[in-house]
Amino acid sequence: MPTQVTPSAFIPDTRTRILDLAEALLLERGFNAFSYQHLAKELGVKPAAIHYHYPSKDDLGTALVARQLRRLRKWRDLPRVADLPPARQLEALLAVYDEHLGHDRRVCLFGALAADFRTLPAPMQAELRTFNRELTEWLAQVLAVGRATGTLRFVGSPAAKATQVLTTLAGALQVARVHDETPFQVIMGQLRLELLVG
Amino acid sequence: MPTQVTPSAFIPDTRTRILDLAEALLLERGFNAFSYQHLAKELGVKPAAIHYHYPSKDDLGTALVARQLRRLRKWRDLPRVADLPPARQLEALLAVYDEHLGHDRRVCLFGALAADFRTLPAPMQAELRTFNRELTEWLAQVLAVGRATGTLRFVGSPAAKATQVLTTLAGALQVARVHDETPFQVIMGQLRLELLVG
DNA sequence: CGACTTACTTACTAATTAGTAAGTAAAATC
DNA sequence: GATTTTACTTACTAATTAGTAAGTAAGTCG
Repeated sequence: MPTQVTPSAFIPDTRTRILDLAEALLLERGFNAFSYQHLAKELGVKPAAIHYHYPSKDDLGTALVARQLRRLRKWRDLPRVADLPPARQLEALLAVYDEHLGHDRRVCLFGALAADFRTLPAPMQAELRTFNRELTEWLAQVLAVGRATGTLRFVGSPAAKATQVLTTLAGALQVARVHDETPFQVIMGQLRLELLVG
Repeated sequence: MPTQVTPSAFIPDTRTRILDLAEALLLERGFNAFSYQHLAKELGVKPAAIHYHYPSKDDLGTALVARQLRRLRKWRDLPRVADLPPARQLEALLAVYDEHLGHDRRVCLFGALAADFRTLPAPMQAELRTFNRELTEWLAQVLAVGRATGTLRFVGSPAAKATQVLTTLAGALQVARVHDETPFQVIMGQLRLELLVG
């Protein structure tokens, strides 16, 4: 078993560096906007090294979405998130999208892949569906509790509102990409205005 | 000047057929998911014929967005749209997105291009920005009049609400692509529930 | 009729793509 | 210390890409 000693200046292994770079390029430029050659050049390795870790681009893409799904589950179950009151949980979610914006206006994973969805390998499609479903279920629960406890307000079912809000958030990052940060901030303000009580 | 006689079985000229096919492929599979070879094969011409009409893919893409902008302006100014009361104008807008859904779940132009925006040629970016800006301005006006006349309701500014609603609609078509028509219908229901009075 | 224009095709190039097969140096394991 | 495994590199292929240049047949026009 190889021992992962964490050095003070932590440099992840190549496998992770590939995934990190691919993710950055995916969220900044789109899935078809990078090749194994791009990744290799930027990482200072040969393209075949990428194929060694991720035999095909399908494998790489699937690993990318799978990791994001793991992150979602981890984040959602974090005490500092799970133990928050609903309104704060919603704020925590909005903060994640704010981070994306701050990170060179990256879109979210969903927004990056939705348009090209039909060209994606089946396992990647499946992972993305699961990701979106679990996130929506989580938000629906947050909204339900928030309305029951009087800290959040909305009409309609929590599930419907959750679907709508997440769709809006994904779209908001796309609009920021096309214009500037203004419409994103406008949409965030509108969501807060509508959802938060008082 | 060549006379365009409209035959009973109207077949557009090659120039238009290229644009139509490119648009269909763009909205169904994404901008990078088709090549001049694909277009040529499906149209029964050689790739160079496409280059004759649209020298580069950038030209083709720009023509695509430019046409959509012309369509928006035409639609918006149509008597059967411009003369409607605000609530009906909103319904007319929603009907357009419904049509997209019915058309093999095509995303809207904005949703198709937003993720890859940074990889698009500058003229295409500019046209898309104008497209989105004009559509948002139109909807903001509709919402403003609708609220003033008591047929539409929302909190916040008409401009902010228009940005939010259009972003949600673009996103709704993407979600339909990833899952099925259900979340789209859910979101549409939610929007109607929130915006329409009575 | 003759010149010109339109709408192509044929034939090509140079670059890039994903992916493979074989070799290798170092590290881990027995 | 020998063997195996890990993490690559070198060298390659076959396919696809956007794009170009030159030729051509049919129609338009003065």
